[in-house]
Amino acid sequence: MKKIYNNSTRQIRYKKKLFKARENKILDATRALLINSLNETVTVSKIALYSKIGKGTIYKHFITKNEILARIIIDHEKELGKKLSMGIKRTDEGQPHAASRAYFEHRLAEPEFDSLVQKLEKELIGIDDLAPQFEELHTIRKENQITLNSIFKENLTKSEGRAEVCLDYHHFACWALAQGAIELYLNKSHYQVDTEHLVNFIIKIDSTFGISNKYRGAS
Amino acid sequence: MKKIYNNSTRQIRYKKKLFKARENKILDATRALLINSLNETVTVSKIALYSKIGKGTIYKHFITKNEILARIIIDHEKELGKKLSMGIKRTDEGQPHAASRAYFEHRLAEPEFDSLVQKLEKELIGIDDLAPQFEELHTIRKENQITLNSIFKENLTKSEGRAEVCLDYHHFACWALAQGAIELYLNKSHYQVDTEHLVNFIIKIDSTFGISNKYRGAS
Amino acid sequence: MKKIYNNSTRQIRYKKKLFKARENKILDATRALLINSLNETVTVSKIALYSKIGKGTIYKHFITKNEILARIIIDHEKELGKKLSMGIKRTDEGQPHAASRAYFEHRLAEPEFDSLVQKLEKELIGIDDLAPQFEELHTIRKENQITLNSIFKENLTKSEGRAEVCLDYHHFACWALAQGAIELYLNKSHYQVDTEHLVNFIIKIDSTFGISNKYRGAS
Amino acid sequence: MKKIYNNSTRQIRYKKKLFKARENKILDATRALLINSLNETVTVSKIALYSKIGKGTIYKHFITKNEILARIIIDHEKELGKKLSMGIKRTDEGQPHAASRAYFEHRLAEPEFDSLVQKLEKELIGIDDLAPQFEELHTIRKENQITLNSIFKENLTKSEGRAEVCLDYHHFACWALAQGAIELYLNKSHYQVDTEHLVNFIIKIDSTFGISNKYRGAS
DNA sequence: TATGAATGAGGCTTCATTCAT
DNA sequence: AATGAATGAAGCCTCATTCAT
Repeated sequence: MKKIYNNSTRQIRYKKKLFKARENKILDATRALLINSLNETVTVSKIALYSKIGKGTIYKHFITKNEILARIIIDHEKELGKKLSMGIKRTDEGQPHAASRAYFEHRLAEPEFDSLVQKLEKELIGIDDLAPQFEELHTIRKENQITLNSIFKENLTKSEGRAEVCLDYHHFACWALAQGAIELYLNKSHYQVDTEHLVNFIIKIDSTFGISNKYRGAS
Repeated sequence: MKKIYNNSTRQIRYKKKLFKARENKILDATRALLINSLNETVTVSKIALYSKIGKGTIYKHFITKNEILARIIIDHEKELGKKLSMGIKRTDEGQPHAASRAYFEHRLAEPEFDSLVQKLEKELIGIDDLAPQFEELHTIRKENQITLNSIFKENLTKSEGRAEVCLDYHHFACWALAQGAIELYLNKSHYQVDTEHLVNFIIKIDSTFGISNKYRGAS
Repeated sequence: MKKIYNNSTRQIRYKKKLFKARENKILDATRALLINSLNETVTVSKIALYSKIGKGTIYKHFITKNEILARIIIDHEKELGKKLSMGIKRTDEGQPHAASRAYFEHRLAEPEFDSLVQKLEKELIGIDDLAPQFEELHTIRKENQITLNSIFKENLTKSEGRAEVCLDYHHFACWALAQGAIELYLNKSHYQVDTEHLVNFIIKIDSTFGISNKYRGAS
Repeated sequence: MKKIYNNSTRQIRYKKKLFKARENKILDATRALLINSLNETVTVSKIALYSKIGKGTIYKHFITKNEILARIIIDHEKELGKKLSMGIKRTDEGQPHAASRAYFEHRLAEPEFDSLVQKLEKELIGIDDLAPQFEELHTIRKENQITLNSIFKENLTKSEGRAEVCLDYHHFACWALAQGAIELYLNKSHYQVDTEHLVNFIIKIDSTFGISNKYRGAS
């Protein structure tokens, strides 16, 4: 009896594994297509073709094409969360700006992809069926925001108490810089620059952000 | 005889005027639709309906729907150029940060629209038929960049010479902040904030941008 | 000026005519396909192919495939209305059962088609977007019912007053007979019979329907 | 050894029983779904879900979805046969119209379902793979027809011999009434009537059907 | 043997563009 | 010159059936 039990549970586990693997295959294919076919539309057929998974199967995993895209957005935000946590750990271990670096590194690692994700979000917003997904996204984002703020708070208290500067604004400005840096990185119409250099520049700006006395009056 | 000649030129001028007016009608309708139908697609039919111009006629003005969109992007950038020039004039007349303010005010005046334009640009990039339009766009953008840099240069020389900081980076950072501010303004998932306040905050950051000693080491 | 006016109105009329003609083409093609492809599904593509009208054009005339089908149902009921009116005229002119004959002849003229229309109605009922169409259908049907009842009423008053028999029931029974006759006509599983003969049989039954004393107790 | 043999036969019987039970489960689920999802399509997946039997297993019982449906049609007709036989028994025991009542009661017991079955038959007719099923259906139907006719024959001979009226026509008319009554019962577009009352009315009409002198000339 | 995930043909619909009036 | 009806390619999604576990 035990054997049979083992057998069936093993089978179920195996199937679940396969299922999950296929789901990832779909997501990976979609991500790849999104990046590589900047002008062409990413169709479900193409995803099926590229992931070597039947078109119908895709709809076993995702009710809607948009759900795939929403999932990609969410996963990107989740990934950020993980990296922030790891960054905080490293911060506690002595690396001062590890956490905020993690933020920028996550978003700037693949600027094209981050940009794409933003475009997707703009496109999908307002689609009724995606309301729960967006709720999830926003929940995760708020958590990440809180995490980020916790870093700044610590930085601030370490420096000579300037609590009067709204905390959120720092996070916002931080986000704004990343946002801009990405666009910048991608924008083909600017003079060609050493983007790596620029990115470092911006990361450093941010690292010291909110500390300069210059901004005190602004808040 | 002369009268007739006059008549025909007058007529030609009149027709040109009408033609130009219709073109603007189309562009205005498209812009209005883009802003008001954030989730729905903006189709040529809708543009025709909204602008009260026949669909066929639209194709007398623009060979392609994408050409309309490209035109909107270009116009937005051209408008920026005009405002920058006016800003510089005011700067010369004594208002110190008028030019860079003009930059931000242009982009943040209608954040939704600016954001939309960016999305459009991402979508249209890589479409072969639009190559000349993109070239035009990039030309204008470079001019605007030069204009902006000229402001910073002046600011810098007024301050105690820190020429070692790459000029372009300042423009980039400036752009980045605007970019981020727009996204921020639009993003519904952040804690509700007094956006006007925030925007002012960012504009002020930028106004003093590139002057702080903090960034010297970054470049 | 008059010429131009004439020209444009003529043009508009001509276009409307063409438009209407195409609409009929679509409906005719659909009807033909419905009858001739009893097992296969009637797809929009097939309608387009058969009517030699572009698939897209069809959607200029009907918002939905279902709308085409609904229209066919409604047209069938409308046609009945016309024939009933003509029948009543003939009744008034001396042909006693002309009206009720019209009813049966309409429905039994093309039993396959009548049957098909009934199947369609069953399929389409409950589809939300078709609510107005069904309302229209029901309105027409009620009018037809009233028309039919008016005939019976006359018949009844002419005979020795048996007002106690619910009028509607007569119409119902009449309809029931037609309904059954059609099914019968079509049903391939019955012994082969001289259907024309049968149809006449049923029409005659109905003609005398509601007059026999036999049914008095039934009501 | 015998015991083992017994065991295995018992097992086989048990398995056959289970198999049969599953088959019924499938059919019952399908019937239930057909009735309850008037507008939505009844898919094999839904049948599997509702019957709590794996989709694959269903295809162990029926080669085709259509086969399930055909089976439902046939079963409905078989059931009618049983009820007719019982009716005849009761007729012989003194209840004069028991048999023809049985006919109507069978079909009007669940008008929705009877109507559905008819729609199904229309849809499935002409599908090649279902030829044997339809043959079976027609065989059963003929038997039922003969049964019904036997009743009428008896009635007729009891009355003053009107053999000249084609027997089949009576059966047909009877069927026609049932058919019509069902449609009537279901049709939402008629004035609201006391349907129970109406059904009784029709049953009574039929009970006396074929006896009235009125119809003699019709044949 | 029972299962249910995978499959892909085929359905409906949209929309940029053309063309006859 | 202006119009808008016609067009059909292309997209998303459903569902009967197969097949590996």
